[in-house]
Amino acid sequence: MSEVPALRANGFRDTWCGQALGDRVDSAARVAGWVHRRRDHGGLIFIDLRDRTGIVQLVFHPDSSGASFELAHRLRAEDVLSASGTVVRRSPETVNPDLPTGEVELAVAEAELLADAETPPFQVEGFSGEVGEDARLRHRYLDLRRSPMREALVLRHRVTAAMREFLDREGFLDVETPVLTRSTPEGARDFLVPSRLQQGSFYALPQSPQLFKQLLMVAGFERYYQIARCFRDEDLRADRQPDFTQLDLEMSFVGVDDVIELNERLLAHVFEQVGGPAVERPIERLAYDQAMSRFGTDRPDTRFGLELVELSGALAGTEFKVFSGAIESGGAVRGLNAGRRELPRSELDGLISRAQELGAKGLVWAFREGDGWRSPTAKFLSAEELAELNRLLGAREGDLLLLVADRERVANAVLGQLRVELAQRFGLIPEGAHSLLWVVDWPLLEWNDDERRWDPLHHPFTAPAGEFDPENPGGARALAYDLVWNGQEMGGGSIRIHRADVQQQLFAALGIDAAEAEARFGFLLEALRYGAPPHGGIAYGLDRIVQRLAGADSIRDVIAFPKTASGADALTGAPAPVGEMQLKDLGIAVHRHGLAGH
RNA sequence: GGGGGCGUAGCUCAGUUGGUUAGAGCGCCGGCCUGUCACGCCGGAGGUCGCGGGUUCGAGUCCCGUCGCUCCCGCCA
Repeated sequence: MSEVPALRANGFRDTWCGQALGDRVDSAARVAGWVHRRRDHGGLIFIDLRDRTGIVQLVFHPDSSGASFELAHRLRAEDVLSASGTVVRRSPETVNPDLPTGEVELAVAEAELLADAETPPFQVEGFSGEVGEDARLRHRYLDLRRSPMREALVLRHRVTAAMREFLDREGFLDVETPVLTRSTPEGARDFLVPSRLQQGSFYALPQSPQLFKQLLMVAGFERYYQIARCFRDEDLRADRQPDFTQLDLEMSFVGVDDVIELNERLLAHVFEQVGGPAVERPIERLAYDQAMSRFGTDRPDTRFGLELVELSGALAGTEFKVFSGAIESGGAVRGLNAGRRELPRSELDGLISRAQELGAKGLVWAFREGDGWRSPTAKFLSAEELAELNRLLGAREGDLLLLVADRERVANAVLGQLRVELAQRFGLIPEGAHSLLWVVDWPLLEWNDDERRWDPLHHPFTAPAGEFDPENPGGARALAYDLVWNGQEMGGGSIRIHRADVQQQLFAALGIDAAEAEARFGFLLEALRYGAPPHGGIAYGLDRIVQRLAGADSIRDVIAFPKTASGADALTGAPAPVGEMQLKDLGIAVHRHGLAGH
């Protein structure tokens, strides 16, 4: 924790426990907090008292502490105490160098028990290993007393404070947008809220404030931001919660470079304020196509090599049906060189399983041996093919080579993911390294084979680069950009469509006909007809940014009250059944086997 | 929806091939202790082995089901 906030003295305390107090030696002080630890020597009792700022040692003497000596004997962990006495400099041999306040202690004259505490279900400042997450979440208010959680939430505050400070200085206005709204279709499932006044109709909780911030641009606010709670009813992950927080911002009269330039300064400021990694400006930009071909993903981690290699050309005439089949059906053979590794057969089999789990039909592994391969696949390939593959992959003796033959998209996705997992496993990521980059030049649309239609890669309000050609939707590029930090997407944004006719063209390309567009987005199309400025912006996953800055494994560790993997709040028990009366008010009928509308 | 891991004392975990009375550390309770700071020493309490069923002479251990937590795939920026 950095600074100790100013404190106005009252009957409970006149200073913080974490204050060094060197300037108050021999004078009176009063502190309040929780009993962190008690060391009862019979004739002398030490209490470590903890508040938000830190710990100070209280000393109770039988002679000078009066009745409070008896009280100190009865104190237990997490009791709440106010104590007054004299600040005393410790003798040199009793100084505790591990404690910021370790040169002094409070010789207690009087103490008052403000609240006693039951024995906590886990040690608040334990030292015997990590506590299970169940227990922590069920008693989150105790978990939050522990320093890692407290520090994480302090960091989170400092991040948002730095964001607000920067954006305020740059002329951004913090405007709130509704939580009860109509769904903005970004692909995810909506959380729905039944309307009592219009029974049978539902609000949706926002997946993002996307449309409202565009309307604010039409309204002439020019620069908007909001630290906005967003909701998506999808399965959880270590980096995904059903409700989460975005830093959302939007600007008018800007192009891609303007938005990126401002955001680079924003990031540099925030990271600098909280002691994050230095941001070198300009931040590297990587084209989407490059990201996919070199790293197999749209969020590459460039802290290490193991780049993917295109091998189809070398295998054009191969006899090996796994390879030739993939190439002939329009797919590709791609590979990576994992370096010189000794892996037992069982682990190679594990790689194959993982590749299959990720969607590949299989995985070819090989070790370069002489001019050829040691591999079950070697016998299917000619000496020329093996030599060429070795050359393309830069294989040296003993190097482990991994190849996937599939549709290009699958081959990329599988090898891209294996690349990351292998780097972690082999320790290829340099300590302290970080990779921050923009992925730019995105395709505007991608073909959805299941639904036989074009889907937006970002969302349907993203502006195309140049004129949109409805005859060639797949060729359109988007004025979009994602910020990727160490292989994780931290934020994404775009320049938006600000012309109603272009927006209508896009809806049409997405298979949304005029009537449906009018029904769902009529308010947006209408707004765009009343003088919409060119505009664009970005949204960051605040939880992810703080997680990364905190070095936490999960965004749950930087959220005060997160949900468990089943979407439950272990503390309050949400979601929970509600009474019949409540449902009746909403016009939701209760049937024996559950709920139904009417 | 699917796959993996885990579930034993308040917490973290051990528990052999299925075998007698289920253990450890921390915490908790009691006693002693005037310089500790992970205080120390002595003693003690504490268990529906997640839950339900099955196999067996016998189940913490094996089988089936189920619930919870977690990681991953699908899904989701």
